[in-house]
Amino acid sequence: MPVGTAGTVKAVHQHELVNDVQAQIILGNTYHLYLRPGMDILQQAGGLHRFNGWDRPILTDSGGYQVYSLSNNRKIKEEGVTFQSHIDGASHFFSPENVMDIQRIIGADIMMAFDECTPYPCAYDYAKNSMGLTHRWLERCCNRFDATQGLYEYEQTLFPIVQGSTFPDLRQASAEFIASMDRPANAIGGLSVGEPAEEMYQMTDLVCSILPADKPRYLMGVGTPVNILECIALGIDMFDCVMPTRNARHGMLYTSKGIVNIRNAKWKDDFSPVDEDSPCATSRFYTKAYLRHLVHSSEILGMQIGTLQNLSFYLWLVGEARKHIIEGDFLSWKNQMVPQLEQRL
RNA sequence: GGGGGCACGCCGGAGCUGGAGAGCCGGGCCAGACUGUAAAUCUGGUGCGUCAGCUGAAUAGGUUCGAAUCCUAUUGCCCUCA
Repeated sequence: MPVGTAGTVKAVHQHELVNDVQAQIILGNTYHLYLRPGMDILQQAGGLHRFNGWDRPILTDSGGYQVYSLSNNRKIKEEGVTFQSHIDGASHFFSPENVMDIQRIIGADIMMAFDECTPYPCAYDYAKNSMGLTHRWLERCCNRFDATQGLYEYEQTLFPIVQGSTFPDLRQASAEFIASMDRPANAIGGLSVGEPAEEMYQMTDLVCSILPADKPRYLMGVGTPVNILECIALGIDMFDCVMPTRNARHGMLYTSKGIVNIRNAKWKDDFSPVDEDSPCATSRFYTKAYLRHLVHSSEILGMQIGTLQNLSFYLWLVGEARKHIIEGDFLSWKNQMVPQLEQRL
């Protein structure tokens, strides 16, 4: 579906909706499960539980993204991937099997398959071979997962991951293979790695047309507020991304009126709230001028306030998306929101 | 009062046995980037200009083909002795 044009909102409508948008901090990294239509499906499947009194699920990634992001420090083989630590040079071996074991130990409600996230651009042959490897690793992940049990008093869920770079035939083949594994939910990886947004949307659209509509679809690594709304329209139920937190630390704030670079001189004497419409009391309390001062002073509090702003905004945004899905006017709402969200303030 | 040292651009530092520089390093400042997090990170810019150039190393002289650099005086600051 072309960006910003009307279309049908796909499978998300078919899901019943859960109450709370979920976010959980795991091992120092923040994972955000923004939109949860469909999470009830997970609960029905026995995949979502309370963990040690926490009322939010834990999601752990497998290290597949590090195969991509730490490409200078690793070697890929059929058996698995050897990483060299940037801290002490020690080597660490990740395999589909030990990654399942690790995620069992952590106790994540949602465990991710071990895959290779291909870079962009990517040669066709490389993407094809890599996809084959990811599929073989997936079978090994499933075998290990199915042969083991959770270490705690609840079940865990394994999400397989579609790859295939930006090649439609590979994406189709991968989506079909992933769907055939018949897991409670499915993930789409290998996108938002530098390709144009339009290409990301095309691949998402294609894959969503193949992954079953009655199971949550999780688009890994996406994205900007606009990306999220566009991909919800394509049928995505779950997202995670570093953008709200990393960009907050770097002074970029997302608000319902647009994007603010709080470092900019224009906010020096602006004593209006960081985001007067924010559901987050912190963002309504502190002023732009003060937040800018904190950031310029390298006060860690500036990063904290920015992070609260962005996370609360993202959660608000998907909460609104869910409301409008329920009310049946998601697309018109989305098309009205997108220009605002893109605006630089 | 004696002795010693220092002085440039928003700030600090270095360069100073003569071969300039609108230069170097760091900071600040002004912008930009960031998409399944190694990274509170990275990148660019930061005298004036009508884009030809112009001004410029505390101030004023001197030596020299040539001075940020050497000499003299002045001003200001720092250290030290009394």
